[in-house]
Amino acid sequence: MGRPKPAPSLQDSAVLFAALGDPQRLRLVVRLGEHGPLSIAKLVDGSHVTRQAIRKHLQVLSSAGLVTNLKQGRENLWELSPAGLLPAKRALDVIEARWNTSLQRLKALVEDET
Amino acid sequence: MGRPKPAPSLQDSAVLFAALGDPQRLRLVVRLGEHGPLSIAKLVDGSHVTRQAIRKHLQVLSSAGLVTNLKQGRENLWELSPAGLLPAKRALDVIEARWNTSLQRLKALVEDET
DNA sequence: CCAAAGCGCAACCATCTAGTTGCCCTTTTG
DNA sequence: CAAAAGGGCAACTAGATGGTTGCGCTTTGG
Repeated sequence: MGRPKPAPSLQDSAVLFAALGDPQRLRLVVRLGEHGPLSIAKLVDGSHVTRQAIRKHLQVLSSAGLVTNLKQGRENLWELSPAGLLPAKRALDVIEARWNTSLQRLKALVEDET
Repeated sequence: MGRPKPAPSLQDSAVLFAALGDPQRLRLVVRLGEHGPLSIAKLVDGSHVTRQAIRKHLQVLSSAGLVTNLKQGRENLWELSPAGLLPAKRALDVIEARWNTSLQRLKALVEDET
């Protein structure tokens, strides 16, 4: 247990955010979140793009660690990966933490000059 | 007070995430967070790209509502906008909420079959 | 068994985008 | 005042990206 923790670099976070930075993919994430594991076919109707387009988006989401797939016979079910958005949230927290620190420095400065 | 609230659609979130979805921009955000308001010139050294590249990235970040700029004489200072990452965090929360709901449904199902 | 459902792979296309260079304008400063 | 600092605007380029079509493979079901 307690493996060292890869300490997610900004690069990784960028990949994550980039994956979320497309309306189509965002829609896929939402749909998968709401209606559980879905096959590509199911995802296609309800979306006005091709099966291949959907597939590519799923690949991107998969590379970002946001979804996983499970082949079942002729179907390939996709679902949100359990760890999911946590890395993204953590990245935002890290950035925001430094942010707030600097804002406090600024505030302190201002109040100092009163 | 209490303006209706535009209810940020997925589209808006996509723009936000897309803005964060680039390593260079992410670095800019971090630097601005750590070292307060900075001019483009300051941002340029410390980054191995052109002034114009930096400028474009700042435009993107600005369009996403992540940074604001303040012209001061011949300098143009950029800083993280106070509201900042909040919309992004909220978007993640919204998505994750539905996610967890579906995970609970799943869990309930599994436990039901025990 | 064979047609249809469900996908994967590959090639291709148009557009977006990150980055560059060149030019010119304004503000500071020696 | 003239040089230098800081930066905006425009045009351009190479590569990434979202999307498509075509083909062939496996699994399912009547």
